[in-house]
This record gives sequence, C-alpha cells and structure tokens, in this order.
Amino acid sequence: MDATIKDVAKVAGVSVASVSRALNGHENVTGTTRQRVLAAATQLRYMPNNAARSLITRRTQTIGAVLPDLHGEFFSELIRGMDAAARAHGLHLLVSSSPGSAAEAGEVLRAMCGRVDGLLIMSPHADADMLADNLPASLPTVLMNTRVPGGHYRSLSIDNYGGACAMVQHLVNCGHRRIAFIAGPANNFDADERLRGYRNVLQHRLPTQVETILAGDFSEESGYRAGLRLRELGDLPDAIFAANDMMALGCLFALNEQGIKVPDDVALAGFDDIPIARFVSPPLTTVRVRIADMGTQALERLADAIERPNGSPRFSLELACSLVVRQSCGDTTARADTS
Amino acid sequence: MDATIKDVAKVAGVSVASVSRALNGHENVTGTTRQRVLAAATQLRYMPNNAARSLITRRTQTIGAVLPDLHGEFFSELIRGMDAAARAHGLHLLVSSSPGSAAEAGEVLRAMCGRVDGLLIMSPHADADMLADNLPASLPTVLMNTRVPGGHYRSLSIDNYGGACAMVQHLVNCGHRRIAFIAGPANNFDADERLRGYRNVLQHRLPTQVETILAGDFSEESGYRAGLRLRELGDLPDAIFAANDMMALGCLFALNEQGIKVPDDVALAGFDDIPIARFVSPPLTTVRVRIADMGTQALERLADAIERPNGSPRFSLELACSLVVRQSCGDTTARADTS
DNA sequence: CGGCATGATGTAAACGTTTACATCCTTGCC
DNA sequence: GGCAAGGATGTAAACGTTTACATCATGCCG
Repeated sequence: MDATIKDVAKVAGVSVASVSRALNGHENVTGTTRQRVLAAATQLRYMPNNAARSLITRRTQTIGAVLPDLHGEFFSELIRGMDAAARAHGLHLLVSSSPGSAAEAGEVLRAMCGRVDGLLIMSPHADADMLADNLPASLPTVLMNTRVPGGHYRSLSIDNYGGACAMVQHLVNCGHRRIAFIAGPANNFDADERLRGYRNVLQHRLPTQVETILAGDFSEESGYRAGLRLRELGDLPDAIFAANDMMALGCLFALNEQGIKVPDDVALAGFDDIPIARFVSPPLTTVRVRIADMGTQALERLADAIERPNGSPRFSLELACSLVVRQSCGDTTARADTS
Repeated sequence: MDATIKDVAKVAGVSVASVSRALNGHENVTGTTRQRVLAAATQLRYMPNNAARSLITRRTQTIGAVLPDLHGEFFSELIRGMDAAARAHGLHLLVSSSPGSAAEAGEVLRAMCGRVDGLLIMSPHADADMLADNLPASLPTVLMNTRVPGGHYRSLSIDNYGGACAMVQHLVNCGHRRIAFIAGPANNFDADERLRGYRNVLQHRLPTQVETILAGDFSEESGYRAGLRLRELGDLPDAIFAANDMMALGCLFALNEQGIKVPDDVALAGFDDIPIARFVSPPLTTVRVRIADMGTQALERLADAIERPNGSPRFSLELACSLVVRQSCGDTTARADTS
C-alpha cells in the first residue's frame, strides 16, 4: 500500500498540516521542518493521492480533448501541440474521440466533464443545444474548428476560408480561369469553409465561370477517383484545387497514370502542407496550416480561462494560413517557398 | 454548484446509501426506489464526483498512455486503436508524450501513475531500472514496442523483425541480389528490429553480398536525401529497402528526379503500408502493420490485467505483419494485394 | 516583567462518495 | 398471533487530502 501523508508526518515527526504545507511550497514553514518532511517523503516514496486532493481543491489538473475520429496526421499534430502546452502548464491531457452519432458525442462529453478542469472540443455534432445539454455552464471550454453561433463559447479556428481564398486568388493570378474544386466530406467545418473560399473568389474574380465541384472525402483515394473522373467533364480544367493535400496527391497519381502533366497540362493545388507535399514531383503548391499551433493555442487559452474564471473574455479567433507556392501550379514568380 | 448525492437523496426522499446503490445498479433496491432516485438524479442533472468515488474505490477508470514524440500518422493510428478499446471498456485515456531525456520520461511516468489504473508505455528510455524507479510495482503495465529483458513486464510489439525478413526474402525471390537498406533513427526499437531482419536474411541468403546501409531517420526528407546519395555508392543496387514508407516515398521522388525508373532500374520497398503507399506510382510494395490493432490489443490486455490482478499472466507478444506486394519491386507474381 | 504581535505548528472539519453494519419491515410459517 | 428469516433501507465510518482556526512559542516593546 502506498504511503499517505500521515505516514510522512509520522516519520518526519510533524503534523499532517505541516507536511502538506511543506510539500506544496507554502511560505509559513521552517527550513528545518521542510527538510525533514522532504526527507521523509522521498524515503517513503510518497506520492500524494490525486483523488483526495481533487476532492478538496476541486481541481483535477486535467483538461479534456474531445475530437472527431482520429484518422490521419492532422490529429497527431493537434494532440502534439496540446500535449506540449499541457506539460508546460503542469496539466494532463485526457483525449477521446467521438465518432458516430450526436448522442454518442454527448455521452462522451458528459463522461468527461466531471474529470477535467476544462474542455477542448472539436466535433461536427457540437451546436449550442447539444453543448448546453451536456456541459455544466461553469466548465471552461474552447471550441476548435467548430462554429457555434451566439458568441457564448470561446472558439479557435484555422482560417480555412481565408486560406482557400488566397489559393484561388493565386491560381487566378497565375492565369488559370477554369478552376475545378475537389470537395471534402459533407458537414465538415474545414471542408465547408474551404469550399466557401473557392466559391467566393470565383464569383468575384471570374463571374462568368461556372464552378466545377468534384466529390471527395479528404482521403487520397477520393482524390484519386476525382482525378480519374476528370476526363468525364469534357475539356480538362486549367487548374484543380483539392480541399486537402491527401486528395491532391491522390489526384496527382491519377493524372500521372493518364499521362496528364502537372503543371503543364493542368495546375494542381492542395491544402494543409503535409510533410510529403514538398517531396512529390512536382512539389505541391498548398496552404500551410499550423495544426500543432492550434492545439497549443487552444490549450493555452483554456488554461487562462481556468486560472481566471471571470477575467478571461470570450473570443473567437482565426489562425492565419499561409500560401506555399511550389511547382505544381506553373507560375512560381509570385513567391517561392520550398522550406 | 453541482448537485451531490445528498441532494439527490433529499429530493428522492431516501438515504444516500440507497441513491448510491440505485445509481450503481446494485441488486438490493426496490423498483420504486430506483425510479424515484433516477428521476431525482436526472431532475438535478446529478453527476457523481469522480474524485470522491476514486478516493474510496481506488479506481480512476483511467488508463495512461506514455508515448515518445507524437509525430506522424503512426501515433494517431495508435491512439485511435487505444481510444476505441478504452471507450468499449468504459475507460478514459490519459495521453502524454515524453520527448527528450530519460529523466523527463521518468517524471512523466511519476506524474501519471497516481492518476491511472494502468499504464501503456512506449518509450525508448524505458528499461528495467527506469521503470522500477518510477513506477509502483503494483501498477499494471503493458509495454508497446519496447523491449525490457527479464520477463517482468507485459509487452506487445509489432513483429518488425519478421516483417523485415519477409520483405528481404521477397526481394531475393524476385531475383535481386544487391539490396541496400535505408535505416531508421538510432535507438529506435522498430528501426533496430527492421535492420536486424535485413541483416539476418542477407547473411543467410546472400552471404557473399556486403550490406549497404544508408542513414535515415524515418522522415521522408531523409529518404529523399538517401535517394540522392545513391549514386555515390557507385553502381545502383538492385533493390532499396527503406525502413519505413515515408523514407521510401522520399527516396522514390529523389529517384524520379534523377530519371531512375522504379522498378525497372531499381526495386523499392517500404514498411508500414501507410495509406498513400498504394497511390504513388508505381504503387509501393511494403509491409503492413496494424498499428491501431496494437493499440487496441495493448489496451485490452491492460484492462484484463487490471480486472484480474493475479489471474492475468505476464506475456510478451508479437503482432504479425503481412507482406503487401505491389508494383515497385518488379515481380508481382508472388502475391498481389492492392486492396 | 507583562502583554502583544508574529509566525510556526497542530487540530479538526470538510470535500462526496462507497459500503459494512445496524435497523426496520415484510412475509411466511408454526 | 408470534417469531424467524431475509430483504430493503438507513447510519456512519472511511478514503487522503487541504485549510480555517486554535494554540503555542518567541521576541519585542512599553
């Protein structure tokens, strides 16, 4: 059985209160007492019982992350960013995915909220009602890539819309006119925003062009299929903008197989700047999003909200993306970035 | 303030003991009492306080996962597998990476072990002493891809060695003789085992050939650099076996740039079967490892060890890999798998 | 020298559960 | 009708901390 604070007190010859004070670094404790306590604690390999501590302090030193399915590098990056920030703040990270239904997501939320000091939520199922139903209003929360109207929640997003606009602008500036878009999955926040950016620029800069949207679901396979279907559209477009890099790569391989040259026959662009994007040939022009950064920032905002329950304001932030121009879209004079 | 069990008891007009029994599904409680309690609980939105519960039950319903750095799809897959199994068992998942030093890893372990019922550990820093120093002997633990001699710990690994042997065998069977290897990072369990497999087959099947090992670190960039360095070796080898797919892809792009044709000029093989492997051209012959499966299995073994503290035996298991033959190594008669 | 402020230390209550044990009620049997 | 048995329910202790408050020693000042 593990040693308790009482055992330490006995060995050190002091009261439990002094042990607690010494171990928690309070001021009012003599140097000699502190030393005796520390010695006893290490001798007994004393580890404070977190349950007992949480019970009285009402803090768990844990924050929860509720994510959608955990496929792909996106989530390891996100978790990596959150983990680094959590460790820096002395916090622990409880993660859970919530694939499936909204009901299931609510269940995950309820199961978590009693064990954490705050919550990071990224979920397609999250809306105002669902959150209100499953979360105590007092629990600090930061939404990630999840739009809930009302301004009642803190929220942090990648500026997918801005990034998509920038990319389509770039394609237009390169002289491309007929620009096709490979869409992401339905009901996906990122996918919707990127599509919105594509449409916006098309309407404003190329009002005479009709939009061309190919179905996709963010998987490289769906990009591959889109690339094979391209011929069915009649003439090849000038450029293809895939809603993420994986689909862009899938599409690239499909184009290769058909003998369609990128960027000579058609330009190709992606979104995310996954590591492999710069190693394919031609290197892929894409939009860089700093995913780990979003995780870190989200956690830090949350930590702040926990520490200053009233002082920390609600906010709704968008993290900027940056255009990464490589060789897959032809004109590289705009800006070169192969770092 | 949240409702407590006392509030529920008051509303339901019963004692706290009955509330506890009703809510935890014990037998000896009347149907009417149970209903009254349930009604009161939902009315008050009662959520049991986990700290108090853990304090007395000495269970946290949480298992901890200590991982090395969290880069790449490997970890999202691993976490995905663990998460699915955890939810199935009603357990929560506390994750932490332990980049950096062994001391830091020890700290992570100590910080975790008071908050979990069991631990899943994957760490290059883990050895018998380090674990003994930082973990209570009573804490159920499952090691993943981490070799600690002595048979004192439960452990689960990918059969990297077997997979690498199978791949090199396959290359030999395809008629290749001069086989180069792009190694993974030093002190990495997977990397070491794959190298060992390469060496083993070389020694037994091709005793006259010298081994050719190019440095790498599992990143696509290091594979790319290895591909560029290939010419420095003099004649091109017959085949290149990269210790993981990312390096194989990096290498593939480097070969493309140099006008070296795969598989005509040189065969290329990888390890992991990441999703994109089947979409590059030529599709990559590789070794499939079921990473999510390892996470799931590890968690399930751990859950078993927690539930049956004495009944569950120590074990040391290796999860089989399977050869996935595509077009990058020439001869596809051995076995085709493009699923 | 006495009283008082100051600061270290000890005592004990409180946190919200679970559960062993006591109590009470019901039921069936003699 | 009384009694035993057994099942439902209540009472209270226990889990291991933190911390408000009490106590005690010390030194300073009047």
